[in-house]
Amino acid sequence: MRTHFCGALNKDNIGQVVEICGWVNRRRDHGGVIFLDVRDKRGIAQVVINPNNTDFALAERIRNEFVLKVNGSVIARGQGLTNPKLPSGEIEIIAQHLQILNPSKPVPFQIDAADTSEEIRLKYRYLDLRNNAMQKRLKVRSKVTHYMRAFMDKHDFLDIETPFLTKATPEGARDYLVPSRTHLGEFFALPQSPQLFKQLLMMSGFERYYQIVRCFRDEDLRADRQPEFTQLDVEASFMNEKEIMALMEMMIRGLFKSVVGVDLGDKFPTISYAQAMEKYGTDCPDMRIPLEIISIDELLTNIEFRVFSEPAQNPKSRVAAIKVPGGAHISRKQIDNYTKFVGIYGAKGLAYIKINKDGPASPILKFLGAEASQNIIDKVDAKTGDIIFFGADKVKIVNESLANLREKLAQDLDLFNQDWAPIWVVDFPLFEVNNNNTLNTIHHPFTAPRVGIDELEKNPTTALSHAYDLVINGSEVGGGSIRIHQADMQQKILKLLGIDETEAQDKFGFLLNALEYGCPPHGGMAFGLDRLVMLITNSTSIRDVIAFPKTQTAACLLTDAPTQVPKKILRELNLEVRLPKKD
RNA sequence: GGAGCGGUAGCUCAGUUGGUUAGAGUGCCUGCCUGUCACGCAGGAUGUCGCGGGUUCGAACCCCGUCCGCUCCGCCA
Repeated sequence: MRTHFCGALNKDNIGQVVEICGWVNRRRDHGGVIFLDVRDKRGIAQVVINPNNTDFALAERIRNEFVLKVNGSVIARGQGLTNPKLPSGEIEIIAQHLQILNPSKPVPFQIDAADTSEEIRLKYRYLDLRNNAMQKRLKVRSKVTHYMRAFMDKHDFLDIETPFLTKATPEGARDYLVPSRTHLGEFFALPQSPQLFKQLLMMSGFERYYQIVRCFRDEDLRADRQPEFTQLDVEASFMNEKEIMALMEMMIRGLFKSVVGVDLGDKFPTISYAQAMEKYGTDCPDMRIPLEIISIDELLTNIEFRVFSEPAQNPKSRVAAIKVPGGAHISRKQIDNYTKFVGIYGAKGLAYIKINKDGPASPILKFLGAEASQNIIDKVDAKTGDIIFFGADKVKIVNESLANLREKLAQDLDLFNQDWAPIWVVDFPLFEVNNNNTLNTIHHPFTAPRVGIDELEKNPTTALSHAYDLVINGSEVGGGSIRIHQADMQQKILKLLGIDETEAQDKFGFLLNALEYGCPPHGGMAFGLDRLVMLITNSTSIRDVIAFPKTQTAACLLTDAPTQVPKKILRELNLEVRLPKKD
């Protein structure tokens, strides 16, 4: 149907007779001569229709987004007529023959407009996807998945599909449910991840498995969270933590090099979970930011100022500081904004000390006293022109507010000192303690502890796990662990989680049974494909790297899903819809 | 469940202290135009001011409720 792509035409094609197909990006009708910018997946070329053309009358009817086939010869543009903004700007096509393959109604928004609201873009997603930025991002996504498949295949991993219609899991995120017609009153769940299936594949002896697979979690959405998202899911037998991490690191490094030409360096640094929480207040620190959180509890246990001394004395609380070099110029108004900002995370205030030329200045100086103030300034090594921010509260509140403040300060003051900063986070605790004193796994219930059963029994809360996360620029792009491969250990973990033997058999019986038939040591990792592509394409929203995403209320503006279904279909499933009463 | 921001022409937005006929740019339509590339010039058409109530002589504007979009908290093993 065509001989060339619009966007691929250049000086080399001068003199050739070509046939192109595409959409009218813009028309410029001069009455005598008509210019059409014709767009295909490769780009744009200018088509010229002269008044003596037999199809001139046809050309006058052409509007934006009409689909055309154009026959013509490629000529060099005259002097002063070139367009440096277009890769094809040195040439144009003198049309000989025009064909309208399909007209178009006036489109609701200009395809190349950058300011169309997201609501309109999502409603007409098929038009929005014609936009060059969206085309580019989805091309990157395709390149990423292609690289992953090639890498995994090269390293002897088998692509094996796992079920979408599967068993509801008691823990973790809310499941999406699918009613069963053949088992009335019973439901499938869509997988939150293929975790147990990939472990079973290890027990089946495949040794190396991967899958680029959709996962489903019925939780509230965020700028980087969709209810259905894609993972590169990986599992291997007879590989230890170090070996898996090294292989996955090789893949990520090669992927960045191959897809965007970025060199991530030879060896990613590693930080322990405890260190990450101490220095950055989060388990996914953005290492591009040269700011650290510094604990100052021990300087403040004996002062009068109870806002600081009480949390300093309480082991469940923390007093910590962030020093911002050169930050003393931050205005009172801006500090008020930051105070409001940390309030989101539960902080009751945001104390600060500015180091001015004439000495420290702060509303809390008189409460701290000269000695404590100086101790703090010495400890964080503050110089004239710096500002120190403080957090003093429960550990969780201090960590979350200062971690987020650190990132906000970096954005506002442009403190990033490198483009890419990958880091492995390791030595995660196995459990976290809930408010009601029950235990929750930090990774998932199948993660192997670093201790034996007896030690685990004695001190479950201090046990570390064989889990590891890969964080790039503060974004958790992947995580994994060595799994439990002994039935008794698996049973012990479930028990510690408050799942008794009956329930364990009911929910995980198939896994517990399988573990008893010669399960190899195994482990793996999963990467969030969407977040990885977000990073690589520098996108601020996960919706920008998904062709047909959901809105914040988990709806599709294009198809209008979800919708009610006919009563007849519900009857077949023996389901009845009861909406909450409204008063 | 909660906090914040937004919803006015096809699109992007303005709209003063509540005041009589709701605007701009762009797109669309018509006419003119042979070198533009966000073409230009002239003219024209286009409104459920998200929706429902209330206050008022009078509401795009104030109040209450509700829906939708975005960001965040909770939630996301």
